[in-house]
Amino acid sequence: MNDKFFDLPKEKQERIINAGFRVFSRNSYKKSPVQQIADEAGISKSLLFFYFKNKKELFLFLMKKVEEITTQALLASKCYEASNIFDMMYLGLQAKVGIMKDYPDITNFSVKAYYDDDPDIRDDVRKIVQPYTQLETNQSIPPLDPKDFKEGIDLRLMYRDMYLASEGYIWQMSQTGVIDVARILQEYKEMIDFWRELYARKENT
Amino acid sequence: MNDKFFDLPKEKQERIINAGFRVFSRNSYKKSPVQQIADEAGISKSLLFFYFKNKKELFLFLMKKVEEITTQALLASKCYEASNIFDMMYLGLQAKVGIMKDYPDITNFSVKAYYDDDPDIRDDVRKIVQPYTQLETNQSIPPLDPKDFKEGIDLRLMYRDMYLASEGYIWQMSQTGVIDVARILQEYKEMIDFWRELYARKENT
DNA sequence: ATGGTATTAACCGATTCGGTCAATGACACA
DNA sequence: TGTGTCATTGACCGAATCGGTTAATACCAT
Repeated sequence: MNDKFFDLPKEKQERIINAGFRVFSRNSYKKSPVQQIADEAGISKSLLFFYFKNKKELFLFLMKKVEEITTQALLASKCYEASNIFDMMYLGLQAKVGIMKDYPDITNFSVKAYYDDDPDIRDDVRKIVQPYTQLETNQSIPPLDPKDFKEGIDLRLMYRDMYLASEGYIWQMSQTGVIDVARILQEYKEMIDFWRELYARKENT
Repeated sequence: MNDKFFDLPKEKQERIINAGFRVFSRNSYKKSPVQQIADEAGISKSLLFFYFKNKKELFLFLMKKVEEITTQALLASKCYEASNIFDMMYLGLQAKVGIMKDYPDITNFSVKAYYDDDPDIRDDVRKIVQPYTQLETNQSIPPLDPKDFKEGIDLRLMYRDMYLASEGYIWQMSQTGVIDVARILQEYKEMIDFWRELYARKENT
């Protein structure tokens, strides 16, 4: 790709990136016209081909951009340093909501790209996604110390409950399109506090 | 449309319907080729145009089919007659899983169709979906009697928790594609029993 | 004016699309 | 075997769309 892309004003770069996320998230790779990306970015198709030598390069650039954005945001959120599972989940979702405010279609884009089996891109996508797959805040249960929680709670099911509800949250958000960060975070905080009250052991010395 | 479609063996009808769900769920209406639907259904494009006079008619037929399938399945599940919220949610999800076994792409299809704003179909889609939108097992909280649940539980948040987790469940399912009904229902039953233990008042006379 | 850079309109060959239609296959009955 | 009926298809069409190129233009500092 042409490095002059990075000399563009940040705002224009992001307009192009978001246009790419948006168009590629609505159709498969093959069925996503470069022309439409250019239109939504407010530039000409020729200019897009000036910065990216072809459609594939643009697509893979966006793919890598997803990885960069998410890893950086999760790191900055300090969710990995949280002292308990509730803060951890809140910070994690806070980071994701922040991302989706700046890049509303990034979630749908990455899901779509991941499952696209077009031979033109399939292998390259796998290669980019692979190291990133394991790291992600995942369905795998983090280490939980039973003495932090009320007695008799099945920690496996507790975590599954919270994990699935969070996924449901993000999914709803990615569908409706409207992302009111403040409202969403306040609602999610209610949810987290509800869980904390429900699950956490209080009489902690 | 040509009524002879309904004279076809049920299995062939369903093959065509599922092919339609699948193709239309992966791309927008405009970008979904009729040829591909015919291929996945194992028939010729000409035959598809024999049963449906054009692409739009086929699409709207599928749209109505979604409504028919879901309302009928939810009714048959008797989830509306359940005596408590836990049974109700279980029966509801059981019905949806059953649907997704027979029609793996129906969820993604209906979501995609709902948000497709192609002027060729937009208005007709709204017209079909409208009466169906209100009925659906929704985010709106069903009437819950506080004396059925443990004291101090915020019923609004309790329901939101369960609702979102269920949505998360369905979303995960619709993505992975593999639908192992038995395993999923057993896992969900675990989840429901966990909630019942957590939320329901036990010392019921 | 001049020179360099960012940006575009116009264009191209190839492909794909929705839709049509004449031809073929399958099967029943004579 | 001949014939009629009906389901099904291959081949085709004009129009539209696609990715990508290129020569020309707009912009701006000197």
